[in-house]
Amino acid sequence: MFNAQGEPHVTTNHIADELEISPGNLYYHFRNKDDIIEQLFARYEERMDAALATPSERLPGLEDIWLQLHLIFECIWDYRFLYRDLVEILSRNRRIRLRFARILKRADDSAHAVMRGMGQAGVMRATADELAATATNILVIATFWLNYAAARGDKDEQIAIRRGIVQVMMLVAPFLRDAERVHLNTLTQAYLD
Amino acid sequence: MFNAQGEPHVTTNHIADELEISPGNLYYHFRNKDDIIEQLFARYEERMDAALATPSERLPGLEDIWLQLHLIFECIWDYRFLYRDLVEILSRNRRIRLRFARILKRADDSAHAVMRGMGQAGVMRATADELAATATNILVIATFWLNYAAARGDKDEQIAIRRGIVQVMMLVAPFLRDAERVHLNTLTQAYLD
DNA sequence: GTCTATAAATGGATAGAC
DNA sequence: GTCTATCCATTTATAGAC
Repeated sequence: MFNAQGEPHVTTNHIADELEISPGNLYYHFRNKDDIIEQLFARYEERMDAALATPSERLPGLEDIWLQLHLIFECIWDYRFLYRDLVEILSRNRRIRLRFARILKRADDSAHAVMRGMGQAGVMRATADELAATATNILVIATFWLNYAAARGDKDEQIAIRRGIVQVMMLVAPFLRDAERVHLNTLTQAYLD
Repeated sequence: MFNAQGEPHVTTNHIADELEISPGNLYYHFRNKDDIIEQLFARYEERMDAALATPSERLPGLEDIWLQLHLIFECIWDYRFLYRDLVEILSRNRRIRLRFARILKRADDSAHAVMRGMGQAGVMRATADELAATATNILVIATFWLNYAAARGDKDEQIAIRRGIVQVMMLVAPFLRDAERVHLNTLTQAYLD
């Protein structure tokens, strides 16, 4: 319901209705609306933590990154209500704020690790500054891509997700070795059709 | 007030209080709360349209872009309430939604024009695909940078703006000729101290 | 655990006098 | 134009019976 209508438009009464229980009963199971959000957030957190885990021992190839981005974007999609009203939700709840900041930190580390791995594999070349800036840009694009799609008025949201993944890949592309940049281009073309 | 507290937390009564007029009087001047937002949006729109205008006849240098980004980020900062709850505000008001989509389109055109200019000046080199992707990424970063800073828990928001500008510049950097990339690096270092 | 009933507060908006 | 008064709808949350 949060995803479909936006968290601000879903009241506790709506939730109780949907569950076919009384509002009173709902408040027996949850302290308040924020508690509901917090428990949903816990599931989101677990899922995103899993998606951010370094996927394998060996050095990452383009396909590994592609897969990981998929997991991340699917997670964002499934909890898009968090992202839609992110600042508002975080401003209301200190605990969620801290936990989301931790996720961002972890995502930043993960992006760094993946790109470092590509550097070691000789596939990517970037200075430390470029690496840091790119990691940050990856986070911002991933975090707010759905909002951007909504603001632009995009209808088909499944295509929007694909575009988001491509968009993140394009952040890394300039630092790739020629062979891999061509490879990425092939992947991208096939993916957007 | 919208900027300070977030649009959802500012009631029409608060606004009337702040203006030291009665709620009834407020509703004499504005049809409803959305009408207030819409009139603020009109000012924002005018300002952003000005900031997005191509700044000069001659081919753009790095400093020109820097200045234009400043104007854009200052505008975003002054109307940050729009960006904080962007999806929510756009979902409530069809007119604002269309007008904001137009601004995004204009911004995209502007980013394209500037980068094409740099290509003509021989300062930048990118394929059409790279150019399009970079333009999009510039929009997303600029649009949601303040939200990202808030989500990360950044306190000093003036520094956050500077970081945003640098972050956008870093999107373009990989496509710059060596001399200009060094130049950009110098500008960036000086700017963040 | 689940319900009904309702408190308590808020917020958008209007009526009608001045 | 400005005010007071107030309506109306909504929303969160609780009390207390079953």
